[in-house]
Amino acid sequence: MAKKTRNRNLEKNYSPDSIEQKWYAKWIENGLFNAEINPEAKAFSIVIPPPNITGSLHVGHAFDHTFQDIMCRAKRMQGYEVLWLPGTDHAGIATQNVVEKDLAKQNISRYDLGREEFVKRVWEWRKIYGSRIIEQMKRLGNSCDWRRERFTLDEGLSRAVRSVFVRLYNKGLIYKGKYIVNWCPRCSTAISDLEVEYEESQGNFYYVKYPLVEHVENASEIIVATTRPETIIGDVAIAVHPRSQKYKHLIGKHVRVPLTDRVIPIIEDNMVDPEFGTGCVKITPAHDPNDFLVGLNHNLEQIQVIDSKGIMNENAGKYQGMTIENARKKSAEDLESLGLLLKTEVINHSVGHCQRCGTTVEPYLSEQWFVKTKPLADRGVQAVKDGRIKWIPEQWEKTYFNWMENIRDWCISRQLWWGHRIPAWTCDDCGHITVAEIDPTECEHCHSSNIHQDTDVLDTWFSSALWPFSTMGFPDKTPELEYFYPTSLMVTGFDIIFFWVARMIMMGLEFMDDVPFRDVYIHSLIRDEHGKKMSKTKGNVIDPLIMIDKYGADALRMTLAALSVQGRDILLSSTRIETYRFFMNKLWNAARFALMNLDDEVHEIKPEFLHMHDKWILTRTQEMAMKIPELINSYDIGTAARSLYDFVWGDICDWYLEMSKPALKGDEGEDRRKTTAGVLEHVFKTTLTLLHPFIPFVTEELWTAFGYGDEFIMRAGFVKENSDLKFEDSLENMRVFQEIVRSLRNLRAEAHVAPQQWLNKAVIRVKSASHDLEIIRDSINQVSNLCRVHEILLENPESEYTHGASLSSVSGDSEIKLPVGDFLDVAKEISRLKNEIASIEKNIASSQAKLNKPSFVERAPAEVVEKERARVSDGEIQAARLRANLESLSK
RNA sequence: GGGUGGUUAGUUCAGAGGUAGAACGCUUCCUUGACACGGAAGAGGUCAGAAGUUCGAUUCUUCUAUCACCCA
Repeated sequence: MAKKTRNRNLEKNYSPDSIEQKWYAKWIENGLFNAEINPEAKAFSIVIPPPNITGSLHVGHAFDHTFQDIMCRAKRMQGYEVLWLPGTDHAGIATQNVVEKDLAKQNISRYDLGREEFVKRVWEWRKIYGSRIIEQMKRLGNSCDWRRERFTLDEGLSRAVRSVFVRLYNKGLIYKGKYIVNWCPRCSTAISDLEVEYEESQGNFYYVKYPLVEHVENASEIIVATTRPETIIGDVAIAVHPRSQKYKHLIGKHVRVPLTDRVIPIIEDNMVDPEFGTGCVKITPAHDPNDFLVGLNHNLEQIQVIDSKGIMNENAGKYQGMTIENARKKSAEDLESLGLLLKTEVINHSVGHCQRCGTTVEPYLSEQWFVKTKPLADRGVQAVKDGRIKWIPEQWEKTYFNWMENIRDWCISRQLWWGHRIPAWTCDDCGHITVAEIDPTECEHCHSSNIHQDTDVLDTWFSSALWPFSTMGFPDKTPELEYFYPTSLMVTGFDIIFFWVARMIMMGLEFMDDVPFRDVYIHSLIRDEHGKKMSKTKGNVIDPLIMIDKYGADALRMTLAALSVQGRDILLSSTRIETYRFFMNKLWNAARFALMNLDDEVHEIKPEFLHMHDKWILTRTQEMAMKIPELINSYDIGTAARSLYDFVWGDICDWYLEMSKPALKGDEGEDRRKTTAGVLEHVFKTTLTLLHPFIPFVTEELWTAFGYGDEFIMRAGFVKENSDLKFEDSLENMRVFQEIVRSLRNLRAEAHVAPQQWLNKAVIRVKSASHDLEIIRDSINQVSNLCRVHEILLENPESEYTHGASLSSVSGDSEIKLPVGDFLDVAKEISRLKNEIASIEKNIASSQAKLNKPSFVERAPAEVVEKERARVSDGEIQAARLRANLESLSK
């Protein structure tokens, strides 16, 4: 007989703090999260979407990571060799901003330090603060292989970035050129289309008169509407739609640009929307992306009037030195005083802001590096169409296709110092650009040694895009890549689909010739309890670390898991987390109860000693053992978590534990005690393993308390299904039983009997032909136990009722009566019975109405028709009984 | 302008072609020998509106209203 050392002295309440820290340390110490190349096992791998080093763990990460951790732990328990690869990204702009802000406090700018020294300072900052988020992940319980932690700017990943850059360049997929890009004047760098956030805001629409130079009948000017009068001095043309009736006759004529002496042509271009504004537009190629294209098509001059800091430059004449806002105001005033401002209208238009700092983004003409994305995107689309990558939920496919099919070239250069410096050297003698993985010493074209490296760095997302394979040793062909690539799953929020997922797919296909991950799970975003986006300025942020301090990591994890549903916002509040903290305590106490009632022996479950409720809980446990891994494998974490919650609280605690008490106390003899102990142990052992991926800390602690501590619960794996422990009819039997207990308890409450008070007798009248009779007879002691009634009398409904004034109710085939003697409140009981009868009659009527329709009886499935018939007949019997009771009361 | 998702109890959300569920909140009762971080019993819903498919729609289809997000 197996023996276990049980801990029968658990604290009365569960307190997570010390337990969580203890177990996390032990897991690490024993290498539980270490992934090895293991040809014996199937691989399951996830690379973490790398959080940025300036961040601290917010609830969005917590959600994302909980999901991944559940998957990883569950897969380990199913025998997979699991790699969860962690790391961080260097967050070019954000990190540089943080360090610059720090320096600014000492009145130092990065230019004072120089590039080399500044970058050194950022590395120092990174050493001190950059792993903060890693430590926070550990508190959440993340089962990452920390030995493999990577950073986008570490040596290996930098090598990968260089290799990729060179290969793309040589293939003609990276090019350099002077284009309009999104420019953040505050960060003083270009940013990509994705890093611009548009927001509706109110602005002025200025209607400006451009005087015609040539003499035209009935016209001395052309009216142009613009939101940006400060760029007028950079105008090089007026464009009208070729088929515009209004302006056709003016094409080829010229106007004088207000505020200047310049004369510019009126041109035709299809880009112009004849319905918008006045039907013609001014063309400022250096300060508007659309105008830029028009300018290229018509070979127009590009006059820059705003500099990289958002200040009007030397081409801006009298406005030089002004900010954009001031120049806008001043030029509008000047137009007005010159009589060239026809009117001003207030309009709503969307204005782009820098994702990092919120500054209004300027279209800015400058020399930048771009990735030609179209060929890469085509393969990415194909991979999803082929089913090589699966999106969950599927709907996100559409979003992905839509973006990929309309993709624009990606501006990858940033005018920063913190990041991967672009591996391109320009020759001062011949002007040739040398792009190389290893720093060159001479121009590859003319062999001059007068070369200088490009000062720009690469977009951080350029390195993130390589993450699924750069972290495993690319560009080398490593055993890791061989075994773990493609990864199994990418888990992230929909806000990051384009930044990460799409670009990882493109790069993976290009450089590994295979997809970076098989499945992409897109989850919802977490919002506050009112559905508002969490933000520090609003003060509605739920800090996961504070939640962990307050409620424990398991409670937070279980909350996030249970709330996880596909394709919806998730509203989170701390009271919700509290609910799951209560669940931890419930589980703890249930286990505590079990332990107090178990001896050190592991008892065999002997079928001949099983009662109905034992069979029921064993069957339910088997159902869970089947269902939970299936749900996890199909990523339905929410249903899995909620099912476990209901199972533990509803089935185990509310029913089974209560029903097991008499046997455990020895009231039913030694065989019953032992078998019940065996059942209890089996139920807990199974349930703890099923719960473990969700709430690893408390389950490990309880696992040990039950005496299984010589093996970690995760290594033990899920308890295997056992069909010997399934008793199909126990589910229906239990349901009938529960109904009867509820009915009787309801009568107690109606009679205002205090819950703890024992009653002498109750009567259940059920005809001998009913199967219900058997169920009740077998479990009659349990009815007595759960309803606190000393004696339950079973009677034939035909027999005379001799127990005096009673409350009555019906449940299934049974009539339940609670004798109350003189305490009966007749009027109240009459009204209660009338209500119950009315509700039964209503149900009968609705079923009868269905049955009266021939089409229903003919076309509905036979079992459905049968069900309705049963409802009518059962209902009629029940109503009849209640009416009889009502009559006897009314006498 | 294009697209996507939502609209179910007071609140936040699950759910399913065959008489609607949970949590929190609410009402009544109870410190009962695992748990008051608890237990028992309750109240509370024309499942946004309209039309269609169907024997049957809250569930599927279409339209409308409305809210949210994404793209331009």
